[in-house]
Amino acid sequence: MKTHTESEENYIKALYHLGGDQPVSNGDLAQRIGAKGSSVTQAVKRLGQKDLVDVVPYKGVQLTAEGVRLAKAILRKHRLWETFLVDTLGFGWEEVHPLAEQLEHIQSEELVDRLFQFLGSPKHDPHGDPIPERDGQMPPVLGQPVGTFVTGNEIRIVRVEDAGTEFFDQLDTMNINLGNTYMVQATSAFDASIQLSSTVGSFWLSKAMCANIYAIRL
Amino acid sequence: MKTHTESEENYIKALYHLGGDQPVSNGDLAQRIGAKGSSVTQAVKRLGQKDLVDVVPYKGVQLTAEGVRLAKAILRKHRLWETFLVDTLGFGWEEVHPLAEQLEHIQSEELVDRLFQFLGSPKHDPHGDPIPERDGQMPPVLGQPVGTFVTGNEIRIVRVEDAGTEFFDQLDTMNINLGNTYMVQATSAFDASIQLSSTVGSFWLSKAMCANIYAIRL
DNA sequence: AATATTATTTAGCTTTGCCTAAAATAAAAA
DNA sequence: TTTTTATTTTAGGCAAAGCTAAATAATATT
Repeated sequence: MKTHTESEENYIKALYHLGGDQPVSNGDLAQRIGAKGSSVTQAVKRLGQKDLVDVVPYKGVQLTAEGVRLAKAILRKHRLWETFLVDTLGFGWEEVHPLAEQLEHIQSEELVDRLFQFLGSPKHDPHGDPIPERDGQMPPVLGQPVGTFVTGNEIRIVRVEDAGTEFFDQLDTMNINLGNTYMVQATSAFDASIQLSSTVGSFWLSKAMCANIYAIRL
Repeated sequence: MKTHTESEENYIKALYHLGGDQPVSNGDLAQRIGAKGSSVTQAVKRLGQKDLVDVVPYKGVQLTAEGVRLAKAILRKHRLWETFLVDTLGFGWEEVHPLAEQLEHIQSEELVDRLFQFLGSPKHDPHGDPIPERDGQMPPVLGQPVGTFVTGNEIRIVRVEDAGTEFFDQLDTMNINLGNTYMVQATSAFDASIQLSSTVGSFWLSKAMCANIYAIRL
């Protein structure tokens, strides 16, 4: 069980986010990490020496099997900590991301296992994102964008994209939460917004909101 | 609220452990940190520039008021996390120290406050050590070494020193836990060991064990 | 196909934080 | 008080991670 620096883990995570096990360009990686291209070139060289990635100069970087394994382990920790912060400590879902970014680097298999058990072996985090299993298996990615449903569909919100503070604030003020159910009342041919109704009342959701909220049909 | 590196925080912690707000020698600090003297010289120079310590070359290093404040904040986090690991996740008290050393560096006032509340505002950690308050106040340090009691005293174990794995193993095999009460049956003039008895039976505690176990008289 | 633009890499510099070996200082012993 | 010993500091190196500026490769445009 080799140990890695926080920076290394951040690169692995970014690589997984951007391409899974597919190649990723230097530029995209640089943007995601928030560093200059030259720094990225060096960083991936180091990762290459540890066999976490395959590098083809001027072409792209790609996670190895071991790299993907590590990425999933980090993602598992991230999402378990988010679950802990929201479910156990009562944080709002909009505030937990930066905290989980710190906690995901804590090294201890045992801690992860115990946390997982304490939380009741969750399959999805508070945003509805799947939590990788211990062995790397991924639970299903839930739902489809609300924009894809049509008038008359009854739907339940099961997942939201991590699209930044303003998005979460909007969800809060509109009182939209995971588990809520709605009826699709109408869809606008003009601006692709959608009208939803519940027992409480009805409201319109903009195209941008629809794209970041996922639901299943009941 | 300035942010510090993990290394810096470790020096602050070591300084506080070794001397509180009193001067500490380069050598002692080096030993505690596990680095060479030359590395320590540099490190404290950096800390001095941040006004966390006062350095007198060839003489010693001393925490400033701000340094002490930071040390206590870290100690608070360390002991709250230990409490969480033992009370909430069910770890044994012998295994939590290295984990808490990682967790104590997580930066978030809010997280500490919520953790504190979730744990029921504890005053002492699982080893019986006082958890600094938010404002830096210290709850009382509990008990005195078992070796200081005399025949006939009824005592309750309230604290144990963090004296390494073997010590904790010994506590486990002897079934000694915080909260246990005993009667001092006899004290040996030969090897300074002590005989304790409970409802279950009686046993002898070596001088070394006595020195690391603290109790109060009932 | 030649040139211009964009992306990537190299080269060289900075800081943190550790190291070893040598020089300087303080403390202890003679 | 001088000498010896122990401690501390300087000097110079190394690796991780970032940066800027210059060089090179890949793509796009004329």
